[in-house]
Amino acid sequence: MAYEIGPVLTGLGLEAELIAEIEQNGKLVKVREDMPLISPGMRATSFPLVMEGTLRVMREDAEGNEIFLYYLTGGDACAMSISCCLGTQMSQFKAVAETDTLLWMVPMKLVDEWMGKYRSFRKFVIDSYQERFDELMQTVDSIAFMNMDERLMKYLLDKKQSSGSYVIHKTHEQIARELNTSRVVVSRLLKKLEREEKVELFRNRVEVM
DNA sequence: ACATTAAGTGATT
DNA sequence: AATCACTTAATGT
Repeated sequence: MAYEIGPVLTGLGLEAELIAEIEQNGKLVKVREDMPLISPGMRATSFPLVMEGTLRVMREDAEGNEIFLYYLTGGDACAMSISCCLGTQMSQFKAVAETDTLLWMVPMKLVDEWMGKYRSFRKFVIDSYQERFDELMQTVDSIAFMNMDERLMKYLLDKKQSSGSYVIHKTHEQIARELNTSRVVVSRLLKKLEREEKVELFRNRVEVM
């Protein structure tokens, strides 16, 4: 029957009354691994709260080139989606399920309402926005100031952190796409990281030491 | 056994 | 760091 959102939302500093409202007005959505949640040009109508699993958020151009921005995991909200709905903005992002994911979707209209009604919710949204913004700036820095080998390492560590596992199930080709570089470059740099004993390489799999 | 996909590498720009 | 060209290794049919 009803999915229990309590365990995930507890500890975020939201009052019980608000959690009850979220529980009452939202609905559970399952997104299968590799299925997109939103793409550039679409309009977000619901505010997504990640319950389980992780979402990969990236930027994508018209030719389908993409670049990884950050992950959203349990308890995270994509505050960026608010500007995309309450404003006139279309989505500037693409979000894809990195693993099978459970989301609690709340109508944007209520999000607007709750921001006025609950201090805790306003803080939650602003904090969440701040966190995404910080991660975004980190990514900007990595692209602007870091060499590809440092970016690769950052990518691997981000992935390790979000998944809670040092085993990364991706091909060099997939990693290259997310960093917007070529497979050959990724293979070479991974090989170098392996010689430095920072990773171990297998087919379809990279293990971070 | 053969085809396909993933990964490794030298050479060139 | 990107691209080409080629090799080797692993996996699917």
